[in-house]
Amino acid sequence: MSLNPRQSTESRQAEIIATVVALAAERNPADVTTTDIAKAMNVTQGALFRHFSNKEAIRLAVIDWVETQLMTRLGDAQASAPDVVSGLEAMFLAHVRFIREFPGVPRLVFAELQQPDSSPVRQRVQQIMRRYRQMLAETLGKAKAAQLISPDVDTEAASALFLGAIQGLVMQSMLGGASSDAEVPVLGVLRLYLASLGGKS
Amino acid sequence: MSLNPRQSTESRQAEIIATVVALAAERNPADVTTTDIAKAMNVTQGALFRHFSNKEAIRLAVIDWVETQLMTRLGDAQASAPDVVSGLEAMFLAHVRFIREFPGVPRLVFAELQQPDSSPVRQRVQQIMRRYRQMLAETLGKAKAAQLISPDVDTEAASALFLGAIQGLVMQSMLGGASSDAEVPVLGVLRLYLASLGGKS
DNA sequence: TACTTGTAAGTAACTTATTACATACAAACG
DNA sequence: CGTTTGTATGTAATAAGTTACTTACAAGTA
Repeated sequence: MSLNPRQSTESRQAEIIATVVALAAERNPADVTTTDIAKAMNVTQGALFRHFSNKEAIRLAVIDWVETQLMTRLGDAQASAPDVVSGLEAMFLAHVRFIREFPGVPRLVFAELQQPDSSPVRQRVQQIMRRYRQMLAETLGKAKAAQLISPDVDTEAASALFLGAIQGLVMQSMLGGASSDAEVPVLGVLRLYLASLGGKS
Repeated sequence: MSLNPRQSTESRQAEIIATVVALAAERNPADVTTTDIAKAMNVTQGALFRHFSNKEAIRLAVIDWVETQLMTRLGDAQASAPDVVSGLEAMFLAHVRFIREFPGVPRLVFAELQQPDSSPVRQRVQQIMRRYRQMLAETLGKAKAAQLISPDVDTEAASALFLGAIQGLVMQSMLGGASSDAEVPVLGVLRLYLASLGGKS
């Protein structure tokens, strides 16, 4: 009856992570049960605990996957850009592309951010965001030094606004719901953001 | 033994709402049980159902409270501003003040946004956000007509960025956690946002 | 054979909601 | 004015359902 043959723990772990990310695209991640995951994999619920000791371990693995995915894409984007400001632009677009490809990701991140302060998974998310902001502040600093943006931008505020701009787009697409594919003004927001930095374009 | 005397349904409903908002400031709203609410009120769990038929009814009442609070404050802010752009500024600051006063509010909104599309509570939140964006787009249109901002701003994008800017600040304060009171660059972000509109000031 | 991956069934803990019963309180009445 | 009586508000207990995790056993694989 099992349409799903035996597999190694390694490949099952990857499958579990992918399944969680996929399910989070359409449902509240907090309401995704181990039974839901197992059912989506054509496996019994108990089987999951052969590959992860806890449900928390699953959530942690999912966040780890998100981190490597996001950081790789951001790094690549920045690396293949001619100058620092184009790098910012590329990072912005890479981030948007990532969450467009995996709409469950922002929902997962939100869900973990709601967790109590002490939660290891939440602390992991905090760490990722902190690094992201540092990366942005650094890049903005370089842009300022290279006189590509106005010398009096508050780099801390500009980092917050960068993430906020993406947040705003995410929220707008989340609000639209699964049905309506309302045009989300990605490029419009990006243009506005760059304008706020007072660069020359 | 009851330190809490009998009260009218009306006052109890208000108390329940306030308690949920307060609890959401420190815990995951999705994990706040009826027992938690009751315990915080010095009342037994079953008593809650004398005043609300469902837990969903409670959540709906909470969102209704958020709506009236937010809309009143935004309306007042805009009304008491000399010009349209100052109105935008005042709305921004009023929103920030509101969520600083009730840190549970954004968490509650996030939690409801994670709900399935069909959920009545989620639809309510969607409605509120839609109105908010319309209000913003309208104001931005007026500002453009009065030549207070650049004529070629994309008002839709500018609305999204307005909400995103606030979102970014919220996230930054959520990231800091309950402990660290890291300075959140509210004014810096507001200044950047206004700069993106290309106004003169 | 020895180990890994899977299943089926079970369990303990938790959550919403209901139910049977108690008590405060206001209005009606003698 | 004092008593009765109906209703709103409260409690304690519990029903019914869900969830994460465990265990005893089976079967594939090296």
